[in-house]
Amino acid sequence: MSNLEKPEANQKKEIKLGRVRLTQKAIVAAAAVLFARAGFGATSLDDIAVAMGVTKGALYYHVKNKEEILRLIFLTVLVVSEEPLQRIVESQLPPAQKLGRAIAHHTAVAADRSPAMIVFYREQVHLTGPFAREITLRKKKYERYFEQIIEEGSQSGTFKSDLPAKIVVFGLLGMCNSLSQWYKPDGKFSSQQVAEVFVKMVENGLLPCV
Amino acid sequence: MSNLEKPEANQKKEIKLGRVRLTQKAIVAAAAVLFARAGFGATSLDDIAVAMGVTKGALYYHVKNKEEILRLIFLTVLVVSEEPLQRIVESQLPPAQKLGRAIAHHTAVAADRSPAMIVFYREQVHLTGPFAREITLRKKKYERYFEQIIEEGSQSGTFKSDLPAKIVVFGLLGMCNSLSQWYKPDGKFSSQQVAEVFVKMVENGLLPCV
DNA sequence: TGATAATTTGAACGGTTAGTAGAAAAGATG
DNA sequence: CATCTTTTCTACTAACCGTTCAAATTATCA
Repeated sequence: MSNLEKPEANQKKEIKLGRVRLTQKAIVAAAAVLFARAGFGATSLDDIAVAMGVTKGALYYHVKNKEEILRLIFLTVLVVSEEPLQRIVESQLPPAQKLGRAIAHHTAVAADRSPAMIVFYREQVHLTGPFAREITLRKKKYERYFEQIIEEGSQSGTFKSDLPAKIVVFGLLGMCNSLSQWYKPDGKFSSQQVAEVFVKMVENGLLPCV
Repeated sequence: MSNLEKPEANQKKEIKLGRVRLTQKAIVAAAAVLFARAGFGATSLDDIAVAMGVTKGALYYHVKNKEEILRLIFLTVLVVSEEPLQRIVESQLPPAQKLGRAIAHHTAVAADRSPAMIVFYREQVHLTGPFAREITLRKKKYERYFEQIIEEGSQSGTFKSDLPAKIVVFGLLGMCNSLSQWYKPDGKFSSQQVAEVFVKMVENGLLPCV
């Protein structure tokens, strides 16, 4: 009797991706979109298969299991994030410039890879085993890079030194990460423009210098 | 054969909550902790029941279904967030003070209610029907309050007027929200101290005024 | 105490899912 | 064409999950 009221109709939009060649990369990309939209737990392998115009079994030829797909999403994010940041930190630029570029870099990643990025910052709980620990470590290392920039600037007098680097960095990253939640590539602002706003906010603040 | 390797052992720590009286409120509180830890989809009603020292069926006497628990978590967050912010916006304080208090308020909520807050910012995809839309609306309204403060300050010359209010607000909220991810109440800083850092960052920036 | 109401249990159900196996199909090679 | 490799499909399973419900237990208070 109570089963007659349909459970809010299946929200899942059919987003067939026009039968791209089935590769690990394509699976990971498609899965990222679906995971971002509905969450890792609520997305079945069937959902992914249907979205790609194949069947579940086909996926298993290219991928070990569901969690591996998630692992690969995390890896793609790290691959595009880590190395450029490291180069910025190790460059000979003055600290203020380093910070500006680091923010621009991170903002760009958050904007351009938003499905993967949303998954990256929301679904880490579904990773298990050593890989989960590895991700935590690499995340920490990534934060450390930002801290280094802040500390270097504080010591050289470029930045104010009364603000704890750790908190500043958390604030900064939180600011940039929020992009993946609201940024639309076809909107009013490019990711560079957003980054510029953030940089200005962080460098000079909202109050005019008096 | 391959089933012999245990699947990474069940990570779920047993966190019996010492048999508190079973009420809707208690269920919501316990669920928030579990949802924050493992995600809505990966947390079963059994998990919640076991954590509270009762059986699954007992929960259904106090709660209509799993999604209602999630709805209640969202409501508790809104209840403690909305009204104080509205009071700040409608007060007669100068814009800079309004902003400071708004940041302090939001930071405090993110710090004090971190399980619920993590759920609030991560599990919205699992809400369906009219309630999902209501939450989206109320979230937007909450952001509008911040925007109003920024705009008021820009017009009166208190804040720089060359930064788009929307982006500034997203940045601000992203900054504060990140707290729920890393803040530990027993750590080095109180939530007020963190808020102070954020306020200084946002008001004057990291570069010394020259 | 005993009647009544409130609360909890435990089992069962219908449905879904990750993962497996094997046959079929398609494609390459020579 | 014949053989081998790669890719996909169908069908199945064992487990789990949200939900329901009648029965059992516990609390309330006349």
